Amino acid sequence: MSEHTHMLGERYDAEAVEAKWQEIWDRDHAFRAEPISVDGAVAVAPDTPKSYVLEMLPYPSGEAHMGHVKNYTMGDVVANSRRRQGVRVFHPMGYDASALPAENAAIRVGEPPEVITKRNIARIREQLRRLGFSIDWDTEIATCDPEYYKWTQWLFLRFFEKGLAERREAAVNWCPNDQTVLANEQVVDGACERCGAQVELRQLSQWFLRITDYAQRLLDDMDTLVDWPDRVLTMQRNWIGRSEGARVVFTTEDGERQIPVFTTRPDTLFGATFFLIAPEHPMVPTLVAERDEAAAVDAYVRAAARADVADRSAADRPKSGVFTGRYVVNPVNGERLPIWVADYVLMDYGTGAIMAVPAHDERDFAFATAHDLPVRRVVAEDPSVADAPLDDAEPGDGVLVNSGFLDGLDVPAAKTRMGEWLAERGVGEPTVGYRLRDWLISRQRYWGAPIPVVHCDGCGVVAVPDDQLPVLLPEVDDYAPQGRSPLAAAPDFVATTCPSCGGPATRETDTMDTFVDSSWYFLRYTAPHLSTAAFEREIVDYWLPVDQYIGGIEHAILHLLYARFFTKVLYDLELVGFSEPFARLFTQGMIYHQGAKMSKSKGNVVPPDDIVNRFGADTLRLYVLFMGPAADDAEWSDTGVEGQRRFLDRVWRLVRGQEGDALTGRPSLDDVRDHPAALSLVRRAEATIAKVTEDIGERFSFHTAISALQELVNEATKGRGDGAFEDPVGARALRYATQTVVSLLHSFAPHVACELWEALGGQALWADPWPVADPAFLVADTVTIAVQVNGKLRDTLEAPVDVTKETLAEQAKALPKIAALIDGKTIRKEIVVPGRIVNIVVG
RNA sequence: GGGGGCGUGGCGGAACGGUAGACGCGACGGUCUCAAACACCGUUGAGGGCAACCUCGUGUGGGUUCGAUUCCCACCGCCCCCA
Repeated sequence: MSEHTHMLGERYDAEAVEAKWQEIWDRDHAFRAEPISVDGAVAVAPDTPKSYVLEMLPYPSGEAHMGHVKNYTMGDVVANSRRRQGVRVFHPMGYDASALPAENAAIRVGEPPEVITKRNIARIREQLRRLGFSIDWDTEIATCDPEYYKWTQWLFLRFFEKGLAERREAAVNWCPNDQTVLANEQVVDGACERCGAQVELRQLSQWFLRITDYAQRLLDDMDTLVDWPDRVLTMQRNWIGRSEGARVVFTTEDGERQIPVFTTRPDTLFGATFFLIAPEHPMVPTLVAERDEAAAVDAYVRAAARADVADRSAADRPKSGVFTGRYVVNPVNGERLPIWVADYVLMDYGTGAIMAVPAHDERDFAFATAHDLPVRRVVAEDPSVADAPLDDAEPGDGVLVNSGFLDGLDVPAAKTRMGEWLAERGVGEPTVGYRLRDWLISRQRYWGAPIPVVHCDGCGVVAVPDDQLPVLLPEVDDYAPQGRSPLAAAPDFVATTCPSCGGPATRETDTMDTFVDSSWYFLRYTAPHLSTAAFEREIVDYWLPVDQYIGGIEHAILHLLYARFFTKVLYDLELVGFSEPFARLFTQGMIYHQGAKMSKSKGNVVPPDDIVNRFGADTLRLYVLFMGPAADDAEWSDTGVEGQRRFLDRVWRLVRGQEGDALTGRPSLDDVRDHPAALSLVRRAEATIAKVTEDIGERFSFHTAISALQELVNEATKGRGDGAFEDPVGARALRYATQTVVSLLHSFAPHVACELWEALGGQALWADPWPVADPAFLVADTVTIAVQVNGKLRDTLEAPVDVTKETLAEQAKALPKIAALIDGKTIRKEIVVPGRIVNIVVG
């Protein structure tokens, strides 16, 4: 042992160890991401294997929480191990910084959102840095920075040019509390996802991204996402909600207006007995104009606008409605159908109007019953009861009756026939419907990227030229929306000239939904500060698609669908060379405490800083992964954390006394063959390498990887305590096993692992090649065979691995216990699985 | 109502058709200590037996199999998504 040998203190001082290594990693730029695109140089993609490991970027709300810790620790374990496996790893970090909470805080305390957000970012960055993640902090981005949102605006303009961004009048979800429009996806049970206020419907001119144009591709390409959880794919499929049916055009009795409907049951068209339109349907006011019914209809529409959206469509809700006094004509039989306004018909779905077939639709049946409207059966299991009254709707299969040219056909055949019939006469056609709606991105809020267009009386909506980007947020005094965007209160911002004709014009004052920012941030990481482009094709094509994406299940639908949509548009624009952004996805479970999701309002939050202060970052990192399967929800336990600290203390003590200035190589099988304790320990070390590697790399089973490390430490500690490793062969095996523990531990607990590695005589563990198990040690000479009689375990025996089936069976039967059990009985069958079991079946 | 998932010790969980309960927490007993903390050793699914051992046991009931926590069916309970 030389004078340079690094001796360990008696006590593991996590705080000192963590500060020391974080400083070294910073100083050495240990986790520098290369290549990325920078100003003044054209980046060239290397010809080496890469891995883009990405966790969903945090929203900087002030404090990091345990969910963040778990998320980023998982990603870091993957990044750390892959980096050491010789793969070029990209592991960046940023902040999804333009969202409502900062703005609401700004309104409350009168401080600019920018100031609040910057402070919050500084705070969460400090917390994340304390955890020692292997991130290149030089690539950090914040979506609220003009150097970022400039390119969000630039991308918006590309959508606009392609006709994928458009402004149109629409009934929108309006949050009266946040004073803004919400996307359908942000309305949960009729309430604002953010603040919980009851959402109302309003007619406003809004910006939409035409995600519905991509509905089928978003659906089809899911077949390529083989490494996504089925659960997430199912949720996306349901959300897109493809259904096959037909468009049927109804005409008002006076022949003046056509009202199309979408139905999945065109076969039941002969069963339509009335016609319903949504309260927010734009045709409602003109239908009842100057009629006696106008007042009643108007009152009904007003009441509906205040109603809870989810409630309105609930199956068990009483079916309210009001007659308009008008009729449409059923194109298939010329019948007059009364038009009612009913709030269970949503403008959001289909065309906002439906043909009601009470005999075969539950809600239509309930409506017919409530309002004394006729019911006519057109599908029957048994055609002889075609005219028997119905007690309830019968949505099932059968044969068409009372349906003219469809009579006698089964339901699928009738659907096809009706589709043809409609198309022949030009009153409809078979069509595919989607539940997915266009993405409403307008927000009448301050803290977001301004939509980069101007309104000109002469030229209409005109794009801001690329060279005038970014359109910067103006300074305003009051961030509170008053039914219009706070940007409208900045006259210098609003007044501008038209880029097209040079005449006076006004700027768009809406800002973009924050989900727009987060739909492309994973591309910007490859060019975080590039001022000449959003990113460079060659570099973005090198790193993308993301090899491993990790985040919360709560983003299963919105964020992931939007990011997929963006990527497909950019692919079509030839800005990127891939059409799916995330090759492999892992969704983590949530952390609960005292039986509830951790939240400030419940007062059950455990601040990560507290745990770091008491036990160290490495302990916390270990514990959040040890809690249980990473995909499952897990319950926080204070004593569980202490257990992981005890484990690190044990590893520390294991290394203590083995310090030195050079690492030990792996003993060969011959070296340890005659030393049972050493042989067993090295075998376990090799098995642990194999298991940890597989658990991290393929199974995402971090808790079992940590368990395996603990078992290895337990065997080493126990043997050492028993004096089994005091001779040179034993000492070498122990030191090799100890090194293996430290090396594997690095992914989870990098600081303490680097410290211990140094004490063992190693250097720069983060760059040291990941260990590979020696197969010679993975196969044992002998194995324990379970011996069963009639499928019940009765005894075990030790046998050489290469023993024949016959010998194994003979040995099993020779065991005294087994012999006694089978004595005098007929052996009907002997099942022998080498290396596992012998099962003797007697009768 | 439709779709998906999950039920294993006191608790978190392990076991990818082959010895159920690894690892950790908690609990109990012991060593060390004046005492404690720490650490270390041992016990810890239930029932029975002095013991070697035996019986039962993975929500319930069936099924497939030499063998089922694992696969299939039904039911019960809980959770998530969509209505």
